[in-house]
Order: sequence, then C-alpha cells, then structure tokens
Amino acid sequence: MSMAKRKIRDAAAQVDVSDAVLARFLGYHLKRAQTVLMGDMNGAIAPLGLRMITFSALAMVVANAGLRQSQLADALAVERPNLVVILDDLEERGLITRDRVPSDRRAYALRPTPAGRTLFDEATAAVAAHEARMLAGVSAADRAAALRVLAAIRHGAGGA
Amino acid sequence: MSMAKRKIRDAAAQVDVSDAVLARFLGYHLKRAQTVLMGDMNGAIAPLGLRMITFSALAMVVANAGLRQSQLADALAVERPNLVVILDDLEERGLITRDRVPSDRRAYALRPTPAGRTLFDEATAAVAAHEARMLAGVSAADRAAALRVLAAIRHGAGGA
DNA sequence: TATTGTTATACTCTATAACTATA
DNA sequence: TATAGTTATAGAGTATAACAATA
Repeated sequence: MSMAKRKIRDAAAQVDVSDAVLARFLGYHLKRAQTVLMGDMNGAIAPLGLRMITFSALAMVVANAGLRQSQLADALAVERPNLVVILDDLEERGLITRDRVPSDRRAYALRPTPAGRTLFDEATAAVAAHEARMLAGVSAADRAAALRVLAAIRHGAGGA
Repeated sequence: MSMAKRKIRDAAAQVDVSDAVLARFLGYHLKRAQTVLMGDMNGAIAPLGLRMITFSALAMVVANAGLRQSQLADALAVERPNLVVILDDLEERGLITRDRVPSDRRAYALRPTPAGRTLFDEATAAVAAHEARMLAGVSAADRAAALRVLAAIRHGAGGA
C-alpha cells in the first residue's frame, strides 16, 4: 500500500503528456507547421534584410509592375494602413518606387527598381532552397495534395 | 498613337494582379489557410467563451489530468509566462483547478472540473463539426497527405 | 459623396528578464 | 545553485477610425 501511494505521488509529480486529443484536428498541425515554417523562412531571408511579408510585397510588385497599393493590400490580405510601413521600408532601401498615377492622382503605381529585381531573385532562390530542404522527405504527390487541402480551407471558409 | 497612349495610361491606372510568383511556395498557402482556419475556428467556439488557445489548453488538461504548467507550456509550444493568463482564465471560470503538488510545492497539478469536462465535450463537437465542414470537399487521402506534409514541416525545421 | 494613401491608435500574440518560493 | 510559477514589459502582427488630397 505504501507502494501504491508512492505511485500516486509520482504520477502527480510527473505525467506523460499526450496531445492525441488535439492531434485529431488538422488546425492544430496547421498552426504548428505554420509557426515553424514562417520562423524558418524569416531566418532564411533575414540576411537579405527581408521578412516574409516584405518579400511577398516585393514579389508582387516585381510580378505586377504598376499595381496600386490598395490592389497589393487586397492581394496580400493585408490592411492598407499596415502595408504603408512595409512599402516605406522597401522604398527607403531603393527596392521599389511609388509613382503618382497621372490618371488618378490619389493613387501610387508601385514598380520594382533594378536593385529590387536583383534582391527579389536572390530572395526567391533562398526561399525556394529552404522550402525544398524542409520538404525533402515529402513526395510530389503529397505536396500536391497538401496544396489542394490548403486551397480548400482558404476558399471554403465562407461556407461556414 | 493616342490609342497606344490610352492603353498605357489605363494599364497604369489598373493592373490585373496575379499571385503566381508567390503561389509556387507552400508557405504562402500555409499562412493564408492558417489565418482563415484559425479565424473561423475561433468564431465557432467563441459562443462557448473559448479561443483556440484556451480550448487547446483545456483539451490537454482533460486528456492529461495532473500535468504541470511547465509540461503544458512545452506541449503547446507556448512560453510559460503566456500560459499563466490562459490558465487564469480557465481557473476563474471554474473549468480547471490548480492543485499544489505535495512532493514539489513549487509546482501546480492541473485538473479539469466537471464543468471543464462538459465544456470540453461541447467545444470538441463544435470544432470537429466546423473542421468537417471546411474539409467537406476534400478526400480522406488528401487529408492524410496534408497531415504528413505538415508533420514533416513541423519536425524537419531543425535540419535547416 | 466616395476613394487613395496616410496617421494614430489599440488589441492580440509572442518573447525575455527578473522576481518568489521552493528544491 | 537550479527550477516552477509569476510579474512586468517589449516587440511583432493585425485591426479600426479619422484625416488630407483627389475623384
């Protein structure tokens, strides 16, 4: 009986922790994976002076030269006020320009500078390499399936 | 020529925005899907007075009665200071108890109350129903594949 | 009136240092 | 000396209201 008591006290002192309850939910894995991937990616492009959000903004400007800030905010799902400081950073570093649109002088057309294009190329290579490394053990079929699932989540939320 | 000029001005005024550059990266889809899913799930359990993080903590306490705060913090990947306020909330609402561990009076053993178990059951049903709805159009094989990919990301980051 | 970009602000989330009481 | 929980605080990330310039 003192043996049984001992066991109870040990159990109280230290418990084997299982996350099996939460592991049933994809949302749990999604959040954890997102946190890890985001942190890792930020570390990969930090030497270039970029974070994921600034890289994303730069990438969109490179691929869609001339777009407006409001369009970019919509495309990145970022609020307009929060985009301002991101673009301030890119502009101050000479990676993009903000040009007044002649036909609508309220708006700015965003365009990459040559330096912006160069940095974008470097950052893209870094991000691609890092993502390839993190998904090294994953089959192409699984990656494609994961993309389908993520797209369903992203677009299917409205039906909730 | 005025026609060409017109075209250029229109192009400057409005550009078709494509995210094809970013869409190559799984991390982009991961972040967007995570934001949508998290917001949706929070909305689903808000009527129960829970957020995803408080639900996760409650679920872990229900499934691992007697565990310590530091163990829970590790399991949820939450910093110890940030867990305190989460547990304060659950304790004040009578969903869990913090009991001194006799063999180590520095530590607290966390246990669910009957009310906590009941709310956990309700919240679990709500979360499961919502996740099922969001993944309604996704095959079981794709879900399994997505889980494998997310697990690889979560555990493979150290190799970066 | 409505819209673009901006400023100010607030709220959440996350991260770190330092304290207390125990060990 | 080290550890469990706590406090205070600071930094990201995200959200809304309101303003000036322009439509």
